[in-house]
Amino acid sequence: MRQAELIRYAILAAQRDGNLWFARELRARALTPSQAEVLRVIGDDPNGVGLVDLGRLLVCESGTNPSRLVDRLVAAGLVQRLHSRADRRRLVLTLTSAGEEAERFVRGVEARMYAQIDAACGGAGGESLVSVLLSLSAGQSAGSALERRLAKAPE
Amino acid sequence: MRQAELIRYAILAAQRDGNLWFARELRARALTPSQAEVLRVIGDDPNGVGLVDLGRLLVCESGTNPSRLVDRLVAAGLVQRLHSRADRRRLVLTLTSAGEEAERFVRGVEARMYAQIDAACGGAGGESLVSVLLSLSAGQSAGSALERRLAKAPE
DNA sequence: CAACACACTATGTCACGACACAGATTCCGG
DNA sequence: CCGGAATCTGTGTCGTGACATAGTGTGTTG
Repeated sequence: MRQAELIRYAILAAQRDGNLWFARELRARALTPSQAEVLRVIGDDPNGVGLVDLGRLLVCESGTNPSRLVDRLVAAGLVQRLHSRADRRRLVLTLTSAGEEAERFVRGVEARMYAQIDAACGGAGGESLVSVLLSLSAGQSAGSALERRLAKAPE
Repeated sequence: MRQAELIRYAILAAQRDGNLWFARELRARALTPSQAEVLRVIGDDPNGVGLVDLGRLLVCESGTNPSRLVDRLVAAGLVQRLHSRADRRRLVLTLTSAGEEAERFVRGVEARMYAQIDAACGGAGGESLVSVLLSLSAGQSAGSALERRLAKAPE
């Protein structure tokens, strides 16, 4: 198998197995990985975000807008959907107190995941790994979402 | 953003944008990335494979068995589903001639994708990238599927 | 102010992808 | 040989994830 093919499948395998682990950890609170990302993005912005803003910041979703993803979080009582007074087309999404509690749970699961990633990196090699991976998605849908996330939360 | 988190999202973004590109290229033949992987795995084994065998070799699917994935390829006339004479529980999946033609198309698209990956790697860094990524999925569902693929097609 | 381009959200459709379970067939211990 | 365990395929269900389109609200230009 040529190296590029191995890289392709290794990325796919790492993403899929990581997602499986994350999903199993989140199941205790009946959350999914995508829902967890939404909670984190909404929780990171104290002013609340609209659906298009949210879609532009989600790496897990390159489609138009995440209406239905948010629907389930609203139904679960974790997210509040308010119509903006200034622009009645816009929604403003904020976390409820149950949503803030769920976000803290997500942060805890993520911390365990990041410890595993640190261990796999073995201290070194992380920088070149990141630079190659970022160049693979640079300027594209998910890559741009990640760039916007980095611009909002630097360092 | 800490490095482990960046690695996590960079993997997700690379996988998603790569999959999007692949899906758009395959749309000309009404194929999806998962279907393309099935065609390649079946085509690589001249003896045909069963559903469980196929599932164990697919990186894109860690579930039980890919019945419905194969269903669509059979409906499209690309895969032939024969009941094994020796074990009537088992199926033997082989490509039809249209399936072989589709597999050649998939190979062509993959070749263009791998050229892009080679360019992004810039000649170096590929080996450490692969070793970190593989360690992230080692022994798990998708990682094991990839290991089995490598065992079948060495070098 | 009227018409029209534009922005934002919602929804219909299709194909995964994970989980659980059902039904058929083979294998194996006694 | 026989009955249960193991294996294999099929299916029901739910939540994405991508694409297309509809419908409502805004604002801009004449």
